[in-house]
Amino acid sequence: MKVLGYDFFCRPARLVAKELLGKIFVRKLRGKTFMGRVVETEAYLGSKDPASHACKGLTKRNSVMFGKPGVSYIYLCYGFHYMMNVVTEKEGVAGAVLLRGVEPLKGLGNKATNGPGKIAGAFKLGKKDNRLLLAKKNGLYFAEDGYKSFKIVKTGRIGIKQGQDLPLRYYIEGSKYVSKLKSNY
DNA sequence: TTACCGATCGCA
DNA sequence: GCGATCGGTAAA
Repeated sequence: MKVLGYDFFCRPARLVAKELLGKIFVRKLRGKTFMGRVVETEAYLGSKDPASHACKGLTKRNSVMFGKPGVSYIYLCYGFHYMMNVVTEKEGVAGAVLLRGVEPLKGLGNKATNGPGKIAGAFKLGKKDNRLLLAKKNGLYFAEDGYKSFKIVKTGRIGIKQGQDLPLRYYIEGSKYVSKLKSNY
């Protein structure tokens, strides 16, 4: 399996969000390996995107979104849930892709992974994992295994109050592991 | 230093 | 439908 690196993430967020579908998210921690197939993502942009943390310019929290692509951006939301993002775009341009749904492949038992908070929980991601370069040596990365027999659906984003109309959410049609939030699409 | 509130989830 | 509960951010 080929590990996705700098070149993959150094592109527009919407493109990375779309192409990350079907890829494998790998996390190694204390000898255990967690793996899941990405089935749902959302892109977050910079100043143009009212829902993005980066829309109001650079701050301490979102500075990683302006940094090097292929780095994790994990933060606590609502005081309970961590969200796993990957930084995209070249250095200096804000952009990230949020992982919203994953199909369990290995090491996840019966844990639900159909939602951003659940994914972080199942993969044991926390603030320690923020700003980590996604690479094999860090035990946190995405890999490509040639899986591509699926249909991609593009819709407005969900779970946010600003910029919902922007069609930046992508998911694999028919997957059981796409997140289900309120009146879904 | 304080007040506000959010890219959520699970239970009623 | 609602409450849980934390940390970043802006205002004072």
